[in-house]
Amino acid sequence: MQTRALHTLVRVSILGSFAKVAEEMNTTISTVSMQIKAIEEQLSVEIFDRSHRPPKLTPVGKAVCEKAKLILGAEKELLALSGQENELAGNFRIGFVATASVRLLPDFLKNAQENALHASFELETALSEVLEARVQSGILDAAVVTESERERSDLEYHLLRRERLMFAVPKKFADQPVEALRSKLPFLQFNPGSGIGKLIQQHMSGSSTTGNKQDIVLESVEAIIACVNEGLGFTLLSEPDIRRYASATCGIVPMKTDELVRHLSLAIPKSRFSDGARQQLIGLFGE
Amino acid sequence: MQTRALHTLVRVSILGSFAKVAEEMNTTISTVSMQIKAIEEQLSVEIFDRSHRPPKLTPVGKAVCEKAKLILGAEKELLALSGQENELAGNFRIGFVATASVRLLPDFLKNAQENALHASFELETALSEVLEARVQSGILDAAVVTESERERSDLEYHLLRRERLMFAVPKKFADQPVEALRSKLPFLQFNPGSGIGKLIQQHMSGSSTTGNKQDIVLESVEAIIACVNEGLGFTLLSEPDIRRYASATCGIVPMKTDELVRHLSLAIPKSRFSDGARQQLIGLFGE
DNA sequence: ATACTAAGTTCAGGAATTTTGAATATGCAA
DNA sequence: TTGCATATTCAAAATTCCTGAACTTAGTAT
Repeated sequence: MQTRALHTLVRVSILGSFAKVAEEMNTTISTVSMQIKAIEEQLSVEIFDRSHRPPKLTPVGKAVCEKAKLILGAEKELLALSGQENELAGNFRIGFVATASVRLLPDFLKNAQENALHASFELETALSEVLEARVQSGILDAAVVTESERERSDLEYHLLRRERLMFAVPKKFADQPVEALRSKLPFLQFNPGSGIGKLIQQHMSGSSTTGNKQDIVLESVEAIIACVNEGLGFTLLSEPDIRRYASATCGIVPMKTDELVRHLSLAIPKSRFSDGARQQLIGLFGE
Repeated sequence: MQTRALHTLVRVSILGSFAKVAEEMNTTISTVSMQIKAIEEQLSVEIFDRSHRPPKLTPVGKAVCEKAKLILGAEKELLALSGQENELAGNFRIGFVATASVRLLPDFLKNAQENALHASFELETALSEVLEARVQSGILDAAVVTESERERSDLEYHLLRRERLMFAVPKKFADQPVEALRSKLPFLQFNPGSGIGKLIQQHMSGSSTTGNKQDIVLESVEAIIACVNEGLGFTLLSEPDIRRYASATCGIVPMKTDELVRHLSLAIPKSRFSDGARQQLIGLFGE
């Protein structure tokens, strides 16, 4: 019997969804489904009632989960005997993509002080691509980056935040369809060399005809929103970034059609950390 | 983490030898070694001190075993929730090779009465080959047979007894080398159509020149030993069989060179029983 | 109702792990 | 020291596990 599958089961019983667990464990829904099915077959027991969505635990399923927790608890004790450092200890260099540092860094440092007593951190900020290269070369131990579609290299990505991209437009234009704005207002584009900048550019070039107003490229989220606040243009940025700086004169318009989402993830080299340490590090980024 | 490996570890800690555990679990020493190594690597801990033979548990190793027992205990509770019958229940047809039935059957029935309350048994005896065929065809649920080198078919074999073959010779010839006897006494050969008979024949034809006395074939162990008791010939049979019938006039001579051993095993179809039931059934054959 | 969407299942292949048998090494005992 | 039983190593074979794509289904919006 595989304790990994039991762990999956317990997480599903807590999060209530295969999909969330798959994401949490950096694997696919398919795998989660297979693992659960394997347990059900080994025990010849129906753990989930599939006639509901999300699947609900059967009474036996609940009992199985309870026993599984006991096993996992015992396993944890066993792992605690491990000779290797299973706790975050020592000095670590962590990179933050610039656009995330403002919001994530303070909480991270606070959590680190409270929950990682044996670890100290050196921090730096740069573009996602640069950070990833530095993690790969071993200069950094880990980095918070905007995940993109390109090669996932040899790094492991652990999702920290999922941020929806939204339009910030001056209040007086807020009721117009954003497609129409392109011809009336300059589009304020965040640095297209950055990870999120690429996401934005990709969307704007795909969904609109080129505007006749002159677009402006800026490297500061704060500056961009300040411009929107003043009615000088509109922009597309991640929701938390917009809300941080938006004044009363700034309207926030969610995207209609395809949800464009920015994934902020912690990138680490495969097997750079022990399971316990990795878990602890990810925990420092809060929920 | 694989509970199978933990189980292996715990058994090794109890039996004190990789080899014994490999046999008990119907697998190879190599597998046992690999499983233990895997645990040691996962924990980065040295569980056994290899500078001793048999390997002795280190202090950490002892601690690991204790935790492993907790995990296995919890796992057992989980398995107990199983929907399937995990206990021997119902009616079973068991075959016994004739030469083993005298000694094994009484104890088996006693154990069954005490430890398999929900099971009843129908028994039959025949030659090993016949029994194996009947197990394969589903007429029998299991059979105690003399294991031979030939095709292991689709059956699973669980070793029950390891019996050494010895010579039984009249006392007055007991101090002579057995090789010399062949020319002075008839050899009393047990039915060469049976599993053990083949083992015996194989050995006798290989190690001695053909005797000038007339050899005798009998189908009864008891009759053969009775003849030896009377000084009418000598024989080669399994130690417990000889001791059962030998009188004071019968000498028992162990084999010098290669240990010829008879393996009495329980043959069952693969996956005919659940793990628990199989375990229980094997247990009914005593130590 | 109908169609849509998000969530789970199934399946086949590919990746990773485990098992095995043969060859090799090592401790213990004579 | 040899002999022997036992354990380790190694590479191939068997097995298990994971993945991505296609498919199904429950809940929801139209």
